Amino acid sequence: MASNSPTPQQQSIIQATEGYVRVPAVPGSGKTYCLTHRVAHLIQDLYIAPDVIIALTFTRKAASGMKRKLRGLIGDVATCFMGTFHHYCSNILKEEIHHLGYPKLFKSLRRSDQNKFVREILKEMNLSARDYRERDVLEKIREFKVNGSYVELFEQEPKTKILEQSIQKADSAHHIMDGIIYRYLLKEFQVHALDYDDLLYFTVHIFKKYADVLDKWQDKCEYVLIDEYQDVSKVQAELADMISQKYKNLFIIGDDDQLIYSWRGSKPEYLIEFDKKYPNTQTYTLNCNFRSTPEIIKAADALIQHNTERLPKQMKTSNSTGSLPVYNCTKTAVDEAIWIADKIHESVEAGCQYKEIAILIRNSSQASHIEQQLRLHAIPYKAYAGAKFFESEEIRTVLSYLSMILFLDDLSFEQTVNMPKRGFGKSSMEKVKQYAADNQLTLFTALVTLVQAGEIKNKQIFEYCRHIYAMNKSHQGYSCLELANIILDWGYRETLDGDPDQEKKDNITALLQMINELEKEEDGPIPLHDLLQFFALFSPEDDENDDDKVKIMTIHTAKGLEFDHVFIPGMVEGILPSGRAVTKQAIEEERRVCYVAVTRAVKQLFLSSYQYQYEKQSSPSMSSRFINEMGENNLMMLQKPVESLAVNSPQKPSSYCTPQFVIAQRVSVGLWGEGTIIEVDEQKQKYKILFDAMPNLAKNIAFAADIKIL
DNA sequence: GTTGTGGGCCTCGAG
DNA sequence: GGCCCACAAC
Ligand SMILES: [Mg+2]
Repeated sequence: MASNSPTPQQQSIIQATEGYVRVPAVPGSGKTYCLTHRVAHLIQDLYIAPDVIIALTFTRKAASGMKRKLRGLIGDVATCFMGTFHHYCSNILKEEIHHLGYPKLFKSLRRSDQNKFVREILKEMNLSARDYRERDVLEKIREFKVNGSYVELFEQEPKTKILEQSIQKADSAHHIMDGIIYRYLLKEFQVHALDYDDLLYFTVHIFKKYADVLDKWQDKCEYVLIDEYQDVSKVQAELADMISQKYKNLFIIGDDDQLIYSWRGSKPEYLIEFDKKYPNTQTYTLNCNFRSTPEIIKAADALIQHNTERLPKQMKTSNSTGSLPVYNCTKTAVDEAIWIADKIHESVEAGCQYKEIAILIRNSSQASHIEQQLRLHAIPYKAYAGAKFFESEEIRTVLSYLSMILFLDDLSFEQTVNMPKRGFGKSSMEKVKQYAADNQLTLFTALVTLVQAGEIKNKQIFEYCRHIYAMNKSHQGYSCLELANIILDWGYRETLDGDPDQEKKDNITALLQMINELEKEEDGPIPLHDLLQFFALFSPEDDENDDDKVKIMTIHTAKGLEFDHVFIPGMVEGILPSGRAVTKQAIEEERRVCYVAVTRAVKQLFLSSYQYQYEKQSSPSMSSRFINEMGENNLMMLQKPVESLAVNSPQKPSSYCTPQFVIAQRVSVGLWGEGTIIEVDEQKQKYKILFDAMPNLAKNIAFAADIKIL
């Protein structure tokens, strides 16, 4: 796809700058190429001011890639916005959030902060984390926020009254989940913190309520372009609609077969019914894949044909033939990683560079054992998945300290007060919390009061208070790098030095270096708030560097990228497709995930699975159904996939199982006889089965039951 | 009262 | 392989 001159069809797309334009396009057909060339065309040929061009996408990596491509086209001159929806909203809110009575400096919650909130709430409500898993609770909160009307709750006077009433109401009605949700909102409000969803919903809310604000931002949106549009959610589609209403130049490009974010609200209809919403829409299609060999395209196409909910399309290519995608099934997961390492060595010996090779995984947890083998085989690699830099304890601690001296908020307080250990444990924390609640104080103010009153005599805690208080008053006088170093000198650096884990020290060094580079780029100190905002929205790994290293990343992150050689390990039922995918729709999404992975490959594709993930696994893992669906004739099969359904293996003693059956499957259960599965409830560990003998009443059958497939 | 540790439990994806 | 909890040791 590196071709420098566009095809006639691409050329028309690049030049159709006015009005609503939609481009459904197959993988590798030059979507981002068209988008960036359009921007270049607007700036260079039509003399449009860059700052009225807004280019949006969904992942940081895609945004960073888009920027890099544009820079390659027109150099560094453009100041047009290119970034994620969240980044864009964050920029807007910086200027507009005061309309909601929030301070200009609001706190951005990362995923780990959200988890912390949920954990605290569960503790406050005496709920066990087993019954309410963080993920599930956050999912409920996401659902609660989905129509956006909750933002009004934050506007009511007197502040927090409505939320407190809602909590009481939920509690007395025993609506536990509502109680959790309103407590979460209250916690957010108390520290003026916005989570990722809030960034979107607050922006839309302000635009709806304040016509003049919307008008002001619409002026800066003469041309709006959105890449990977199949991934928009309702609120994102709404936002795109609002900002482009004045100039009505909205360009969207996407592929419904690559919709892999439905779990955060994407729906195909925003792409498919775009022309119904905007009747003047001009639609262009891109059907030619310039990326992959015909062999890869054939396997990908065979796979995606198994989806029923999709726009029919014909993917073509004029690329010259290559070799068949390879499939291998090894004995263990370790053998699989060794095989991959061997193949990488072969590819490199044949002239391929490490950086042109990618290993694409379904979930981050697959990374570690592959990394281990790559290390053993002396293969340079960069892992973009796995242990996340910003989720690590040491980075969280330093950032919490920075947040603490700026906001003095409860969340940062709890993450810093006993880090390093200051002899301030559970019961001390309880005491402070109780005092804070009784006197309507923040935790930090409560602690300071108790220390001053002599109720708490801990010397180290006294020092903590003194440091935090002093720095809160004087942080403007320091650069962020200086602040970070000052904070580390309050004892945490010593703790880390005593820790044998070198990685922690390396992470801290990397963080300091990042801060240093940011301040160098800006030619001087940047405000602490901007730094925290930046770290909430970006990661050092977003930007591609040119190191010659094999890349390990999730398939979701790899979307929009391409690599000469692609490995997809873990082609196993339970991983790809994920064991959580039970409905037909969920399986179709897994198939699209697989399709995205396969279509990243330019020259060679290596698929693999294993029979046993652990040595003592009782029955072999089944190979992914997607291998069969790609077609045996379209693959070079080094090994036969494992196909036997492992249902006759002894039940695991563990009480928690993944479902072994899917909706509509015909089964037989002991005395009940034959029936059809009509519902799978993984949470409650049961199927609803409609038995032929009693066709009007479905029975609830536990996962652990002896169920035979028919 | 606080800190250290061993066993049990669970693991998707991104901003 | 990471996190939380219960329990033992300082
Ligand atoms: Mg693209």
